[in-house]
Amino acid sequence: MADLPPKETAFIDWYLAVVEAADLSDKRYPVKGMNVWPAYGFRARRNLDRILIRETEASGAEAVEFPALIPATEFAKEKEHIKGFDAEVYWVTKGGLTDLDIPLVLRPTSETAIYPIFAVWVRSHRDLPLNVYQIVNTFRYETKTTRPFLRVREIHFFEEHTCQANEAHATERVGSNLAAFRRMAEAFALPYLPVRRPEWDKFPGAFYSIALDCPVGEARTLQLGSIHHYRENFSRPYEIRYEAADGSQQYVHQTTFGLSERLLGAIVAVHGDGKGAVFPSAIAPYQVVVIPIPGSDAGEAPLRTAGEVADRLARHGLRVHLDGGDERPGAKYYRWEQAGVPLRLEVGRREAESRSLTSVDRLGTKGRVAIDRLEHEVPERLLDFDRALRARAHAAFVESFSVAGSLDELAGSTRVRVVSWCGSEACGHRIETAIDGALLGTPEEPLPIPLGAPGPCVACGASADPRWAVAGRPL
RNA sequence: GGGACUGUGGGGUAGCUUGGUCCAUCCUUCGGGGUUCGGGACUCCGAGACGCCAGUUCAAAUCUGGCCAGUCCCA
Repeated sequence: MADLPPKETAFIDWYLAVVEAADLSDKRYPVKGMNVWPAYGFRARRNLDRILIRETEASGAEAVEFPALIPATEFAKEKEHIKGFDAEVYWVTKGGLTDLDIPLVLRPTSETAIYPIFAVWVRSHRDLPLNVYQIVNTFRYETKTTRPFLRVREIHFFEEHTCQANEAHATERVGSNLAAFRRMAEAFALPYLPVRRPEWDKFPGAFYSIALDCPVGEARTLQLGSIHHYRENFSRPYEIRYEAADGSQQYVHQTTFGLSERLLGAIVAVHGDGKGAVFPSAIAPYQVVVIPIPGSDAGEAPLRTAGEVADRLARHGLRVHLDGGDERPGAKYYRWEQAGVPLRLEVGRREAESRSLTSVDRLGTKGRVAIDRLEHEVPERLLDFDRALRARAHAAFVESFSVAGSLDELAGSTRVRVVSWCGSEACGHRIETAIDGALLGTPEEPLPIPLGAPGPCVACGASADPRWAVAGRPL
Protein backbone atom coordinates (compact mmCIF):
# COMPACT_ATOMS: atom_id res chain seq x y z
CA MET A 1 0.00 0.00 0.00
CA ALA A 2 1.33 3.37 -0.97
CA ASP A 3 2.11 5.75 1.85
CA LEU A 4 0.23 9.01 2.11
CA PRO A 5 1.81 12.24 0.86
CA PRO A 6 3.15 14.33 3.76
CA LYS A 7 0.46 16.48 5.35
CA GLU A 8 2.92 19.25 6.21
CA THR A 9 4.26 19.89 2.74
CA ALA A 10 1.60 18.53 0.39
CA PHE A 11 -1.60 19.22 2.26
CA ILE A 12 -4.14 18.94 -0.52
CA ASP A 13 -2.59 15.77 -1.94
CA TRP A 14 -2.59 14.33 1.55
CA TYR A 15 -6.22 15.32 2.05
CA LEU A 16 -7.38 13.74 -1.20
CA ALA A 17 -5.44 10.56 -0.47
CA VAL A 18 -6.96 10.26 3.00
CA VAL A 19 -10.49 10.80 1.73
CA GLU A 20 -9.95 8.07 -0.80
CA ALA A 21 -8.06 5.64 1.41
CA ALA A 22 -10.64 5.94 4.18
CA ASP A 23 -13.49 5.39 1.69
CA LEU A 24 -15.27 8.57 2.69
CA SER A 25 -16.22 9.78 -0.76
CA ASP A 26 -16.01 8.40 -4.28
CA LYS A 27 -15.17 11.19 -6.66
CA ARG A 28 -15.29 9.13 -9.81
CA TYR A 29 -18.88 10.07 -10.59
CA PRO A 30 -18.79 11.66 -14.05
CA VAL A 31 -20.01 15.11 -13.01
CA LYS A 32 -17.49 17.53 -11.61
CA GLY A 33 -18.05 18.31 -7.97
CA MET A 34 -20.76 15.71 -7.53
CA ASN A 35 -19.46 12.81 -5.55
CA VAL A 36 -20.85 9.54 -4.31
CA TRP A 37 -21.25 8.76 -0.62
CA PRO A 38 -20.04 5.20 -0.07
CA ALA A 39 -21.25 3.30 3.00
CA TYR A 40 -18.40 4.22 5.30
CA GLY A 41 -18.46 7.92 4.46
CA PHE A 42 -22.22 7.96 4.65
CA ARG A 43 -22.06 6.65 8.23
CA ALA A 44 -19.80 9.57 9.13
CA ARG A 45 -22.17 12.00 7.48
CA ARG A 46 -25.18 10.54 9.26
CA ASN A 47 -23.43 10.81 12.61
CA LEU A 48 -22.55 14.39 11.83
CA ASP A 49 -26.13 15.19 10.87
CA ARG A 50 -27.36 13.64 14.10
CA ILE A 51 -25.34 16.14 16.07
CA LEU A 52 -26.55 19.06 13.97
CA ILE A 53 -30.13 17.91 14.48
CA ARG A 54 -29.69 17.33 18.21
CA GLU A 55 -28.18 20.75 18.90
CA THR A 56 -30.43 22.66 16.53
CA GLU A 57 -33.57 21.18 17.97
CA ALA A 58 -32.25 21.77 21.48
CA SER A 59 -31.97 25.43 20.49
CA GLY A 60 -35.61 25.54 19.53
CA ALA A 61 -35.87 24.90 15.80
CA GLU A 62 -38.01 22.39 13.95
CA ALA A 63 -37.29 20.38 10.84
CA VAL A 64 -39.15 21.21 7.62
CA GLU A 65 -38.48 20.61 3.97
CA PHE A 66 -38.99 22.83 0.97
CA PRO A 67 -38.84 22.01 -2.75
CA ALA A 68 -35.57 22.06 -4.64
CA LEU A 69 -36.83 24.15 -7.56
CA ILE A 70 -37.47 27.86 -7.31
CA PRO A 71 -39.33 29.94 -9.91
CA ALA A 72 -37.06 32.54 -11.49
CA THR A 73 -39.55 35.20 -10.46
CA GLU A 74 -39.21 34.39 -6.75
CA PHE A 75 -35.47 33.98 -7.02
CA ALA A 76 -35.11 37.50 -8.41
CA LYS A 77 -36.95 39.37 -5.66
CA GLU A 78 -33.97 40.32 -3.50
CA LYS A 79 -31.52 42.11 -5.76
CA GLU A 80 -28.28 41.68 -3.79
CA HIS A 81 -29.04 38.03 -3.34
CA ILE A 82 -29.57 37.32 -6.99
CA LYS A 83 -26.47 39.30 -7.89
CA GLY A 84 -24.44 37.13 -5.51
CA PHE A 85 -25.69 33.82 -6.85
CA ASP A 86 -26.43 34.54 -10.50
CA ALA A 87 -23.15 33.14 -11.77
CA GLU A 88 -23.47 29.84 -9.98
CA VAL A 89 -27.00 28.59 -10.33
CA TYR A 90 -28.23 25.68 -12.36
CA TRP A 91 -31.33 26.40 -14.39
CA VAL A 92 -34.15 24.08 -15.29
CA THR A 93 -35.56 25.51 -18.48
CA LYS A 94 -37.43 22.59 -19.97
CA GLY A 95 -40.17 20.28 -18.86
CA GLY A 96 -39.90 17.30 -21.13
CA LEU A 97 -39.76 18.80 -24.61
CA THR A 98 -41.49 22.04 -23.70
CA ASP A 99 -39.67 25.22 -22.77
CA LEU A 100 -40.90 26.38 -19.38
CA ASP A 101 -42.58 29.78 -19.41
CA ILE A 102 -41.02 30.53 -16.03
CA PRO A 103 -37.60 28.88 -15.75
CA LEU A 104 -36.75 27.19 -12.46
CA VAL A 105 -33.62 27.62 -10.37
CA LEU A 106 -32.17 24.58 -8.68
CA ARG A 107 -31.71 25.99 -5.18
CA PRO A 108 -28.18 27.24 -4.43
CA THR A 109 -29.59 28.07 -0.96
CA SER A 110 -33.21 28.24 0.03
CA GLU A 111 -34.12 31.77 1.08
CA THR A 112 -36.10 32.39 -2.06
CA ALA A 113 -37.86 29.02 -1.86
CA ILE A 114 -38.83 29.44 1.77
CA TYR A 115 -39.71 33.09 2.16
CA PRO A 116 -42.78 33.27 -0.04
CA ILE A 117 -44.23 30.57 2.22
CA PHE A 118 -43.04 32.31 5.36
CA ALA A 119 -45.12 35.24 4.16
CA VAL A 120 -48.16 32.98 4.34
CA TRP A 121 -47.25 31.30 7.60
CA VAL A 122 -46.52 34.45 9.55
CA ARG A 123 -49.62 36.54 10.35
CA SER A 124 -49.42 37.40 14.00
CA HIS A 125 -46.82 38.10 16.66
CA ARG A 126 -48.01 34.79 18.11
CA ASP A 127 -46.45 33.01 15.14
CA LEU A 128 -43.06 34.30 16.19
CA PRO A 129 -40.38 33.33 16.60
CA LEU A 130 -40.51 30.98 13.64
CA ASN A 131 -37.39 28.79 13.76
CA VAL A 132 -37.10 26.04 11.18
CA TYR A 133 -34.29 24.15 9.53
CA GLN A 134 -33.85 21.68 6.73
CA ILE A 135 -31.09 19.34 5.66
CA VAL A 136 -31.23 19.11 1.88
CA ASN A 137 -28.97 19.15 -1.13
CA THR A 138 -28.25 22.48 -2.76
CA PHE A 139 -26.48 23.10 -6.04
CA ARG A 140 -23.89 25.62 -7.04
CA TYR A 141 -22.09 25.72 -10.34
CA GLU A 142 -18.54 25.94 -9.01
CA THR A 143 -16.01 26.84 -11.67
CA LYS A 144 -12.93 26.42 -9.50
CA THR A 145 -11.37 23.05 -8.75
CA THR A 146 -13.75 21.00 -6.67
CA ARG A 147 -12.63 18.97 -3.64
CA PRO A 148 -14.57 16.28 -1.83
CA PHE A 149 -16.49 17.90 1.07
CA LEU A 150 -14.63 21.20 0.79
CA ARG A 151 -15.87 22.56 -2.50
CA VAL A 152 -18.60 20.67 -4.29
CA ARG A 153 -21.39 21.44 -6.69
CA GLU A 154 -23.99 19.35 -4.96
CA ILE A 155 -23.88 20.42 -1.36
CA HIS A 156 -25.26 18.46 1.56
CA PHE A 157 -26.60 21.50 3.29
CA PHE A 158 -27.98 22.29 6.72
CA GLU A 159 -29.85 25.59 6.79
CA GLU A 160 -31.82 27.18 9.57
CA HIS A 161 -34.16 30.03 8.67
CA THR A 162 -35.89 32.11 11.28
CA CYS A 163 -38.29 35.01 11.60
CA GLN A 164 -38.11 37.20 14.67
CA ALA A 165 -40.27 40.06 15.87
CA ASN A 166 -37.52 42.65 15.77
CA GLU A 167 -33.83 43.26 15.31
CA ALA A 168 -32.94 42.54 18.94
CA HIS A 169 -34.65 39.16 18.87
CA ALA A 170 -32.87 38.32 15.65
CA THR A 171 -29.58 39.25 17.27
CA GLU A 172 -30.46 36.91 20.13
CA ARG A 173 -31.11 34.13 17.64
CA VAL A 174 -27.64 34.70 16.20
CA GLY A 175 -26.36 34.25 19.75
CA SER A 176 -28.21 31.00 20.26
CA ASN A 177 -26.88 29.72 16.92
CA LEU A 178 -23.38 30.52 18.10
CA ALA A 179 -24.06 28.63 21.31
CA ALA A 180 -25.47 25.66 19.40
CA PHE A 181 -22.43 25.59 17.16
CA ARG A 182 -20.17 25.67 20.19
CA ARG A 183 -21.75 22.43 21.36
CA MET A 184 -21.53 20.89 17.88
CA ALA A 185 -17.87 21.78 17.60
CA GLU A 186 -17.27 20.20 21.00
CA ALA A 187 -18.54 16.91 19.60
CA PHE A 188 -16.39 17.33 16.46
CA ALA A 189 -13.39 18.29 18.63
CA LEU A 190 -12.93 21.19 16.21
CA PRO A 191 -11.56 24.52 17.40
CA TYR A 192 -12.81 27.52 15.42
CA LEU A 193 -13.18 31.26 15.55
CA PRO A 194 -16.42 33.13 14.86
CA VAL A 195 -15.57 36.10 12.68
CA ARG A 196 -17.74 38.95 11.50
CA ARG A 197 -17.08 39.23 7.77
CA PRO A 198 -16.23 42.62 6.31
CA GLU A 199 -18.98 44.40 4.39
CA TRP A 200 -17.63 43.40 1.01
CA ASP A 201 -17.60 39.73 1.86
CA LYS A 202 -20.91 39.20 3.63
CA PHE A 203 -23.64 36.91 2.36
CA PRO A 204 -25.56 38.45 -0.56
CA GLY A 205 -28.54 40.15 1.02
CA ALA A 206 -27.35 39.98 4.61
CA PHE A 207 -27.16 42.83 7.10
CA TYR A 208 -24.12 41.11 8.55
CA SER A 209 -22.52 37.66 8.38
CA ILE A 210 -20.62 35.74 11.00
CA ALA A 211 -18.40 33.01 9.62
CA LEU A 212 -17.10 30.10 11.63
CA ASP A 213 -13.49 29.85 10.53
CA CYS A 214 -11.14 27.01 11.28
CA PRO A 215 -7.38 27.24 10.68
CA VAL A 216 -5.93 24.24 8.89
CA GLY A 217 -2.26 25.12 8.78
CA GLU A 218 -0.04 27.19 6.44
CA ALA A 219 -2.24 30.26 7.06
CA ARG A 220 -5.07 28.44 5.36
CA THR A 221 -8.56 28.63 6.80
CA LEU A 222 -11.74 26.72 6.20
CA GLN A 223 -15.11 28.34 6.65
CA LEU A 224 -17.12 25.74 8.55
CA GLY A 225 -20.39 27.58 8.37
CA SER A 226 -22.07 30.90 8.72
CA ILE A 227 -24.73 32.75 10.62
CA HIS A 228 -26.46 35.71 9.03
CA HIS A 229 -28.61 38.52 10.30
CA TYR A 230 -30.87 39.72 7.48
CA ARG A 231 -32.72 42.44 9.31
CA GLU A 232 -35.65 43.25 6.99
CA ASN A 233 -33.68 42.75 3.79
CA PHE A 234 -35.69 39.73 2.74
CA SER A 235 -38.90 40.28 4.64
CA ARG A 236 -39.61 43.46 2.71
CA PRO A 237 -39.34 42.06 -0.83
CA TYR A 238 -41.08 38.85 0.27
CA GLU A 239 -43.59 40.73 2.40
CA ILE A 240 -43.19 38.69 5.54
CA ARG A 241 -45.23 40.79 7.96
CA TYR A 242 -47.08 40.23 11.17
CA GLU A 243 -49.63 42.08 13.21
CA ALA A 244 -48.03 43.19 16.46
CA ALA A 245 -49.80 43.21 19.83
CA ASP A 246 -50.59 46.88 19.33
CA GLY A 247 -52.30 46.19 16.04
CA SER A 248 -49.56 47.58 13.80
CA GLN A 249 -48.12 45.69 10.81
CA GLN A 250 -44.41 44.93 11.20
CA TYR A 251 -41.81 43.29 9.00
CA VAL A 252 -40.02 40.36 10.61
CA HIS A 253 -36.27 40.33 11.14
CA GLN A 254 -34.67 37.20 9.83
CA THR A 255 -31.63 35.06 10.49
CA THR A 256 -30.08 32.02 8.89
CA PHE A 257 -27.49 29.51 9.98
CA GLY A 258 -25.77 27.33 7.40
CA LEU A 259 -23.50 24.30 7.64
CA SER A 260 -22.49 21.56 5.24
CA GLU A 261 -20.47 18.41 4.74
CA ARG A 262 -17.50 20.71 4.73
CA LEU A 263 -17.53 19.98 8.46
CA LEU A 264 -16.56 16.44 7.59
CA GLY A 265 -13.75 17.79 5.44
CA ALA A 266 -12.60 19.93 8.35
CA ILE A 267 -12.60 16.93 10.68
CA VAL A 268 -10.40 15.05 8.22
CA ALA A 269 -8.18 18.08 7.61
CA VAL A 270 -7.70 19.04 11.25
CA HIS A 271 -7.48 15.69 13.00
CA GLY A 272 -5.98 13.51 10.30
CA ASP A 273 -2.29 12.63 10.40
CA GLY A 274 0.40 10.67 8.62
CA LYS A 275 -1.52 7.43 9.10
CA GLY A 276 -4.81 8.69 7.72
CA ALA A 277 -8.11 9.94 9.09
CA VAL A 278 -8.82 10.38 12.79
CA PHE A 279 -12.48 10.58 13.81
CA PRO A 280 -13.76 11.92 17.10
CA SER A 281 -15.94 9.22 18.60
CA ALA A 282 -19.18 11.14 17.98
CA ILE A 283 -18.58 11.08 14.23
CA ALA A 284 -16.64 7.85 13.77
CA PRO A 285 -18.43 5.41 11.45
CA TYR A 286 -17.10 2.71 13.75
CA GLN A 287 -16.08 3.76 17.23
CA VAL A 288 -14.44 0.46 18.03
CA VAL A 289 -12.91 -2.21 15.86
CA VAL A 290 -12.33 -5.64 17.38
CA ILE A 291 -9.51 -7.66 15.85
CA PRO A 292 -9.11 -11.33 16.64
CA ILE A 293 -5.59 -12.71 16.46
CA PRO A 294 -5.85 -16.41 15.66
CA GLY A 295 -2.30 -17.78 16.02
CA SER A 296 -1.40 -21.40 15.42
CA ASP A 297 -1.62 -22.38 19.09
CA ALA A 298 -4.66 -20.32 20.02
CA GLY A 299 -7.53 -22.46 18.77
CA GLU A 300 -11.02 -20.96 18.61
CA ALA A 301 -10.77 -18.88 21.77
CA PRO A 302 -9.71 -15.54 20.20
CA LEU A 303 -12.44 -15.57 17.58
CA ARG A 304 -15.10 -16.61 20.06
CA THR A 305 -14.02 -13.99 22.59
CA ALA A 306 -13.86 -11.28 19.90
CA GLY A 307 -17.40 -12.14 18.92
CA GLU A 308 -18.58 -11.89 22.50
CA VAL A 309 -16.85 -8.51 22.92
CA ALA A 310 -18.31 -7.08 19.74
CA ASP A 311 -21.82 -8.29 20.56
CA ARG A 312 -21.81 -6.86 24.02
CA LEU A 313 -20.50 -3.49 22.87
CA ALA A 314 -23.07 -3.30 20.09
CA ARG A 315 -25.84 -4.15 22.52
CA HIS A 316 -24.51 -1.39 24.72
CA GLY A 317 -25.14 1.05 21.86
CA LEU A 318 -21.62 1.48 20.54
CA ARG A 319 -20.79 1.43 16.84
CA VAL A 320 -18.51 -1.58 16.74
CA HIS A 321 -17.03 -3.60 13.93
CA LEU A 322 -15.61 -7.09 14.23
CA ASP A 323 -12.92 -7.60 11.62
CA GLY A 324 -12.85 -11.35 11.17
CA GLY A 325 -11.27 -11.24 7.72
CA ASP A 326 -8.39 -13.41 6.51
CA GLU A 327 -5.79 -10.67 6.56
CA ARG A 328 -3.05 -10.74 9.10
CA PRO A 329 -3.54 -8.56 12.15
CA GLY A 330 -0.93 -5.99 11.12
CA ALA A 331 -2.67 -5.31 7.82
CA LYS A 332 -5.93 -4.75 9.69
CA TYR A 333 -4.28 -2.33 12.09
CA TYR A 334 -3.05 -0.21 9.21
CA ARG A 335 -6.36 -0.24 7.43
CA TRP A 336 -8.45 0.77 10.43
CA GLU A 337 -5.96 3.43 11.42
CA GLN A 338 -6.26 4.83 7.92
CA ALA A 339 -10.02 4.76 8.32
CA GLY A 340 -9.76 6.76 11.54
CA VAL A 341 -11.36 4.35 14.01
CA PRO A 342 -10.89 5.79 17.53
CA LEU A 343 -10.32 2.55 19.42
CA ARG A 344 -8.96 -0.87 18.51
CA LEU A 345 -9.40 -3.91 20.71
CA GLU A 346 -7.11 -6.87 20.12
CA VAL A 347 -8.11 -10.36 21.12
CA GLY A 348 -5.48 -13.10 20.93
CA ARG A 349 -4.73 -16.14 23.02
CA ARG A 350 -3.35 -14.04 25.88
CA GLU A 351 -6.45 -11.85 26.02
CA ALA A 352 -8.84 -14.76 25.82
CA GLU A 353 -7.07 -16.55 28.68
CA SER A 354 -6.69 -13.52 30.94
CA ARG A 355 -10.14 -12.07 30.07
CA SER A 356 -8.36 -8.77 29.51
CA LEU A 357 -8.15 -7.02 26.13
CA THR A 358 -5.38 -4.94 24.65
CA SER A 359 -6.72 -1.54 23.63
CA VAL A 360 -4.97 0.95 21.40
CA ASP A 361 -6.58 4.26 20.57
CA ARG A 362 -6.02 6.15 17.31
CA LEU A 363 -3.53 8.49 18.98
CA GLY A 364 -1.45 5.50 20.06
CA THR A 365 -2.40 5.26 23.72
CA LYS A 366 -2.31 1.63 24.80
CA GLY A 367 -4.12 0.04 27.69
CA ARG A 368 -6.00 -2.99 28.88
CA VAL A 369 -9.73 -3.49 29.18
CA ALA A 370 -11.19 -6.09 31.53
CA ILE A 371 -13.76 -8.08 29.59
CA ASP A 372 -16.02 -8.21 32.63
CA ARG A 373 -16.11 -4.42 32.71
CA LEU A 374 -16.30 -3.85 28.94
CA GLU A 375 -19.44 -1.73 28.92
CA HIS A 376 -17.93 0.55 31.49
CA GLU A 377 -14.32 0.75 30.33
CA VAL A 378 -14.71 1.13 26.57
CA PRO A 379 -16.82 4.31 26.76
CA GLU A 380 -14.27 5.62 29.22
CA ARG A 381 -11.45 4.98 26.75
CA LEU A 382 -13.43 6.80 24.08
CA LEU A 383 -13.88 9.79 26.37
CA ASP A 384 -10.15 9.82 27.09
CA PHE A 385 -9.46 9.64 23.38
CA ASP A 386 -11.82 12.52 22.60
CA ARG A 387 -10.21 14.59 25.31
CA ALA A 388 -6.74 13.95 23.95
CA LEU A 389 -7.89 14.67 20.39
CA ARG A 390 -9.47 17.92 21.49
CA ALA A 391 -6.30 18.93 23.34
CA ARG A 392 -4.15 18.16 20.32
CA ALA A 393 -6.41 20.16 18.02
CA HIS A 394 -6.58 23.05 20.44
CA ALA A 395 -2.80 23.22 20.74
CA ALA A 396 -2.52 23.42 16.96
CA PHE A 397 -5.28 26.05 16.93
CA VAL A 398 -3.40 28.31 19.33
CA GLU A 399 -0.22 27.82 17.30
CA SER A 400 -1.93 28.83 14.09
CA PHE A 401 -2.43 32.50 15.02
CA SER A 402 0.09 35.28 15.35
CA VAL A 403 0.04 39.05 15.36
CA ALA A 404 1.48 40.93 12.40
CA GLY A 405 2.61 44.48 13.05
CA SER A 406 3.00 45.58 9.44
CA LEU A 407 1.90 44.74 5.92
CA ASP A 408 5.39 43.45 5.10
CA GLU A 409 5.07 40.77 7.73
CA LEU A 410 2.02 39.34 5.96
CA ALA A 411 3.81 38.21 2.83
CA GLY A 412 4.41 34.47 2.75
CA SER A 413 2.98 34.05 6.20
CA THR A 414 2.40 30.52 7.45
CA ARG A 415 0.03 31.58 10.21
CA VAL A 416 -3.36 33.18 10.31
CA ARG A 417 -2.45 36.78 11.08
CA VAL A 418 -4.04 39.09 13.56
CA VAL A 419 -3.74 42.72 12.53
CA SER A 420 -4.90 46.07 13.70
CA TRP A 421 -7.33 47.52 11.17
CA CYS A 422 -9.05 50.88 10.90
CA GLY A 423 -12.16 49.33 9.36
CA SER A 424 -11.94 50.94 5.92
CA GLU A 425 -12.45 48.87 2.82
CA ALA A 426 -9.39 50.34 1.13
CA CYS A 427 -7.14 49.22 3.99
CA GLY A 428 -8.91 45.86 4.06
CA HIS A 429 -8.00 45.28 0.44
CA ARG A 430 -4.40 46.31 1.06
CA ILE A 431 -4.22 43.73 3.82
CA GLU A 432 -5.69 41.13 1.50
CA THR A 433 -3.14 41.88 -1.19
CA ALA A 434 -0.32 41.71 1.34
CA ILE A 435 -1.26 38.27 2.63
CA ASP A 436 -2.45 37.11 -0.80
CA GLY A 437 -5.71 36.02 0.78
CA ALA A 438 -8.65 37.50 2.57
CA LEU A 439 -9.38 39.80 5.44
CA LEU A 440 -11.59 37.30 7.25
CA GLY A 441 -13.06 39.95 9.51
CA THR A 442 -13.28 40.87 13.16
CA PRO A 443 -13.42 38.14 15.80
CA GLU A 444 -16.70 37.76 17.67
CA GLU A 445 -15.01 35.88 20.50
CA PRO A 446 -11.62 36.30 22.16
CA LEU A 447 -8.68 35.09 20.12
CA PRO A 448 -6.68 32.21 21.61
CA ILE A 449 -3.53 34.34 21.89
CA PRO A 450 -2.83 37.19 24.32
CA LEU A 451 -3.64 40.59 22.84
CA GLY A 452 -3.47 44.13 24.14
CA ALA A 453 -5.37 47.04 22.70
CA PRO A 454 -5.02 47.35 18.92
CA GLY A 455 -2.50 49.92 17.70
CA PRO A 456 -2.71 52.04 14.55
CA CYS A 457 -4.03 50.39 11.38
CA VAL A 458 -1.32 48.21 9.72
CA ALA A 459 -2.30 49.58 6.34
CA CYS A 460 -2.80 53.33 6.77
CA GLY A 461 -1.40 54.00 10.25
CA ALA A 462 -4.52 55.80 11.37
CA SER A 463 -5.12 55.39 15.07
CA ALA A 464 -8.78 56.39 15.22
CA ASP A 465 -11.07 53.48 16.11
CA PRO A 466 -8.73 50.54 15.35
CA ARG A 467 -9.93 46.97 15.88
CA TRP A 468 -8.31 43.54 15.76
CA ALA A 469 -8.99 41.67 12.55
CA VAL A 470 -7.84 38.31 11.23
CA ALA A 471 -6.39 37.71 7.80
CA GLY A 472 -5.71 34.38 6.18
CA ARG A 473 -5.93 32.37 3.03
CA PRO A 474 -9.26 30.57 2.66
CA LEU A 475 -8.81 27.07 1.32
C1' G B 1 -13.25 35.47 -20.24
C1' G B 2 -7.45 34.83 -21.68
C1' G B 3 -3.23 31.52 -21.49
C1' A B 4 -0.35 26.98 -20.27
C1' C B 5 -0.45 21.97 -19.38
C1' U B 6 -2.55 16.95 -18.76
C1' G B 7 -5.81 12.50 -20.10
C1' U B 8 -2.89 4.68 -20.26
C1' G B 9 -6.84 -1.29 -15.93
C1' G B 10 -10.55 0.38 -9.65
C1' G B 11 -5.97 3.77 -7.76
C1' G B 12 -0.87 5.23 -9.09
C1' U B 13 2.51 4.70 -13.19
C1' A B 14 6.35 3.16 -17.66
C1' G B 15 6.21 3.66 -22.85
C1' C B 16 5.13 9.06 -26.51
C1' U B 17 10.74 13.10 -28.20
C1' U B 18 12.67 9.44 -33.04
C1' G B 19 5.36 5.33 -35.27
C1' G B 20 6.85 -1.18 -35.78
C1' U B 21 10.61 -4.78 -30.79
C1' C B 22 3.31 -3.13 -27.09
C1' C B 23 -2.39 -8.73 -28.17
C1' A B 24 1.28 -2.23 -23.50
C1' U B 25 5.63 -1.96 -17.98
C1' C B 26 5.83 -1.97 -12.75
C1' C B 27 3.34 -1.16 -7.92
C1' U B 28 -1.29 -1.49 -5.84
C1' U B 29 -6.24 -3.44 -6.22
C1' C B 30 -9.73 -7.42 -7.21
C1' G B 31 -11.21 -13.12 -7.70
C1' G B 32 -9.44 -18.22 -6.61
C1' G B 33 -5.84 -22.14 -4.37
C1' G B 34 -2.05 -23.42 -0.76
C1' U B 35 1.23 -22.29 3.33
C1' U B 36 0.55 -18.58 7.16
C1' C B 37 -1.34 -15.25 11.30
C1' G B 38 0.91 -10.62 18.30
C1' G B 39 2.34 -4.29 13.15
C1' G B 40 1.57 -3.66 5.85
C1' A B 41 3.19 -12.30 4.86
C1' C B 42 4.75 -15.66 0.98
C1' U B 43 3.57 -18.34 -3.21
C1' C B 44 0.83 -20.19 -7.52
C1' C B 45 -3.23 -19.20 -10.97
C1' G B 46 -6.50 -15.55 -12.88
C1' A B 47 -9.13 -10.44 -13.92
C1' G B 48 -8.64 -5.48 -15.49
C1' A B 49 -6.48 0.28 -19.44
C1' C B 50 -4.25 3.68 -24.22
C1' G B 51 -10.67 10.07 -22.96
C1' C B 52 -13.95 10.47 -27.74
C1' C B 53 -14.26 11.18 -33.15
C1' A B 54 -11.86 11.81 -37.61
C1' G B 55 -7.25 11.96 -40.45
C1' U B 56 -2.06 10.56 -42.07
C1' U B 57 0.34 5.66 -42.70
C1' C B 58 1.69 -0.82 -44.85
C1' A B 59 1.50 0.16 -39.43
C1' A B 60 -0.89 4.89 -34.19
C1' A B 61 -0.77 4.68 -26.91
C1' U B 62 3.02 7.40 -29.90
C1' C B 63 2.00 12.12 -35.39
C1' U B 64 -2.18 15.89 -37.05
C1' G B 65 -7.11 18.19 -36.37
C1' G B 66 -11.62 18.67 -33.77
C1' C B 67 -14.36 17.55 -29.44
C1' C B 68 -14.89 16.19 -24.31
C1' A B 69 -12.94 16.10 -19.42
C1' G B 70 -9.54 17.79 -15.84
C1' U B 71 -5.44 20.73 -13.56
C1' C B 72 -2.69 25.21 -12.90
C1' C B 73 -1.84 30.50 -13.76
C1' C B 74 -3.95 35.31 -15.04
C1' A B 75 -8.58 38.65 -15.28
